[in-house]
Amino acid sequence: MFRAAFQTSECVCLHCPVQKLSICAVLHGAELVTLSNLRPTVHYKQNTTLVDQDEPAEAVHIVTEGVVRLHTLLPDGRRQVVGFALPGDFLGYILGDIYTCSAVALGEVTTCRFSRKIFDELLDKMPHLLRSMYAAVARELSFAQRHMMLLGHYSAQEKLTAFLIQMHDRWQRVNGASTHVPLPMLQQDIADYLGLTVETVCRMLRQMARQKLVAVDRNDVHILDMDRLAKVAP
Amino acid sequence: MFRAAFQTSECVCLHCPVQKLSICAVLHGAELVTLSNLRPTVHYKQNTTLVDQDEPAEAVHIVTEGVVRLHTLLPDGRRQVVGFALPGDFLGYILGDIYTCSAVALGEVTTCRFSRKIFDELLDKMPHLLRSMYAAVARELSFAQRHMMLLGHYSAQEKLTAFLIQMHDRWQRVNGASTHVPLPMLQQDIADYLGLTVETVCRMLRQMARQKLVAVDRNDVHILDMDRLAKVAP
DNA sequence: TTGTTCGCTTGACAAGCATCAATGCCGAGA
DNA sequence: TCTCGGCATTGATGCTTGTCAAGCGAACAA
Repeated sequence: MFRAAFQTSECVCLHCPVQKLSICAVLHGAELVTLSNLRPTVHYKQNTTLVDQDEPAEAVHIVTEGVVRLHTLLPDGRRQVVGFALPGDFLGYILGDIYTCSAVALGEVTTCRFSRKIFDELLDKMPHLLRSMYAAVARELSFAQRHMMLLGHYSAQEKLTAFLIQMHDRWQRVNGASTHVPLPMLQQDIADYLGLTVETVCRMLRQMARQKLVAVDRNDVHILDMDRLAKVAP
Repeated sequence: MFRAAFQTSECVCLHCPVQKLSICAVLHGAELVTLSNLRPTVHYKQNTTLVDQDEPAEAVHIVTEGVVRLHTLLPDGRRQVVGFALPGDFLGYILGDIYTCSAVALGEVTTCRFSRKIFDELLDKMPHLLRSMYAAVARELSFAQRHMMLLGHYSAQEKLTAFLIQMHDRWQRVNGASTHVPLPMLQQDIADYLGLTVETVCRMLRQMARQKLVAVDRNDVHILDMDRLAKVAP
């Protein structure tokens, strides 16, 4: 009984809620135990920084709970949110010496944190993990290219619609199907993600609410009519 | 004499102008011979298609000569140019079953073409090549994230300036330092890359020419004052 | 409770860039 | 040589979205 409980706390990976969603999906039992023994679990409070742009890149993360905002800053203060990491997502693909963007917890966040050195050794020991990482970063690139289309050519309304559908689909992978879409970020974050201003984000959301496409809560959106919504997005 | 000539034509990689610039930089002699024996060299005429969006992904390319435009199309005809591949650049990072964008030759183009199957086998045989591929796609992702900042937050003038400096730096890697920046793409391509219209691209280029920042030729730009130019871009 | 703060909301106005339309220019082909 | 077609250029106009300003409302602490 005690022993079982001990083993349970030993191998966190076997109880990890996102193991099957993350790059760890390709790892088998023994490898997961190896990972667990590194005791990688770390907690972050709301608005704390996981990684800091322009600082030496020392670690990678796999988000297991909560949502993380990724953004880059210009010297003049303009900010581009390059993405939101949901449970199962990986942080630190870019293996340069310096982080190219900052990561901030949008609420309570838990991650598995590995030092770059340790993670590099894992990649050497587990070639299929490297393959899995390659596949993941390539998917990320594909996603980035679709986001370029959004930023370069969508109208404000199309941007908001595409964003909501995207978040809906991503949460579906994590939580299962639901019309309920958590949006733990600020409207300012959404604006900087979509290349808009807060005011425009707000106006578009209200417009969509007036048209009964969605219902807007404090930090969630309920999708009321996915069919009509999908017709707005290209 | 004949034998030497024969060997020369045998191993194209040893005379490849971009071997040191591409993912092949990590390969040693014997591996280059293996690659050469696959006889991968392919030529494309101007405006021919290397890969077609939404078609089965059957091959990857390394550009050895010329420039390739990468773009995605929406059903309604809007087009986002997601990048330009210069000599040394890799096409086909995204290992899904379907190409997510099209690639078109902007002039005469030569590439090394490998079927996905063959390339996969190469990756298995050469783990350091997989590492190199990972590093390359991660760099590409970082580049894409900086482009998001441009698309989302730069003014038209900043977009054009950043584009010219970017192309200048990229050509420098290939051809060495020069104020001469080849632009083999149409202004429409530049517009779709930067999220602008042709008219705005044209106006901004002429404005920069009036300010003696650059001299605009048919298909090239000469940078006249890099210092002042760099001050315009964030 | 009351005050304060932070984020959201709304309106008036302005600006940057898109749109539309016309013209110019250059190269390819008859 | 001439013509045609594709691309670049320029101007006039208008719309979408940004900017600025003010008010609202919930959360939180005193």
